[in-house]
Amino acid sequence: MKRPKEYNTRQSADILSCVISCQNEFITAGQISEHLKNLGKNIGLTTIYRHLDKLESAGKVRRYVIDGVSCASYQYVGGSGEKDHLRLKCESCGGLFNVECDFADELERHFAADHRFIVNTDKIVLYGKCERCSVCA
Amino acid sequence: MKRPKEYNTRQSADILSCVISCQNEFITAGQISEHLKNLGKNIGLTTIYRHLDKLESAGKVRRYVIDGVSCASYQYVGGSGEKDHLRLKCESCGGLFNVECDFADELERHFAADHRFIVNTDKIVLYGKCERCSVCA
DNA sequence: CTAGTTGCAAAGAGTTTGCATGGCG
DNA sequence: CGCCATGCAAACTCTTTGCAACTAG
Repeated sequence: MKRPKEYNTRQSADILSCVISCQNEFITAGQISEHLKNLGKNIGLTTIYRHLDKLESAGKVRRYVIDGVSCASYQYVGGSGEKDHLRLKCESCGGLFNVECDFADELERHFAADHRFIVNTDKIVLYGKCERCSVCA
Repeated sequence: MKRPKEYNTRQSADILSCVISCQNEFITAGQISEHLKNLGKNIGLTTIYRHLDKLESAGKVRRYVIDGVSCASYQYVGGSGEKDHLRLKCESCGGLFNVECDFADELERHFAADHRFIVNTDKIVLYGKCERCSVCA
């Protein structure tokens, strides 16, 4: 139950600032690698994956497996107390949108009351068609 | 736009009856392979994937990418007109439950009205904690 | 016969692990 | 210095593709 102390390294700082700068975006390990490469900072993919795991355990980052995206997407959500977002994924254009919405609370209540299931609203991803795509369809 | 005619083969029949027999269950390509192997019917994984693709295009099967399951899950949903189900995935026990619920309609209305997003209710998967796990927690 | 089907082998894509080296504290 | 961190290469898992042999109609 004891956790090993962690060192502050160039890599851990770079990775953290990268995910923070992409807040409200979804980013993959590979994209982080490229972002950093563009800044002249080459960090091994292995290291990125390992730090994302740690950040996820620490609750600073969330990991999503999204249909239609071949690899895992990560999102920085700050340390805590972040306002819940719902994620909407457009199946036509591939866009991924965050919406803040009180409906999440309603949804949570419904499933708790009627289905005895405690929904983790942090992880909700809904699929469908965004405004632009439904107009052009 | 023309579709090639399809042959009826032993494999296509076996795969279809396998997914039908697992109705209301989620099953992976590998599991189908094992099920069939237990029946003395060895079918190449490649073939299974190809038929699942066809069945999905035909609307007979749905494909889900579920967090915590390393590979795609499939579910038979019949030809058409199936009642929508919501899927609830328990993050504690790993259980995956189908619930029939009118809340899906409400959800669809809300996002259409307030967010101009047409939710595909067929694909909803909610994560959280099932009754048993929240009691024992 | 002809065109769709099968399944092995191999390629791919994303992620994880092993291990020797590097660097924080 | 001890121990964690790093990153390359290799292993792994799931899925797709290439291709020659096969078979339903």
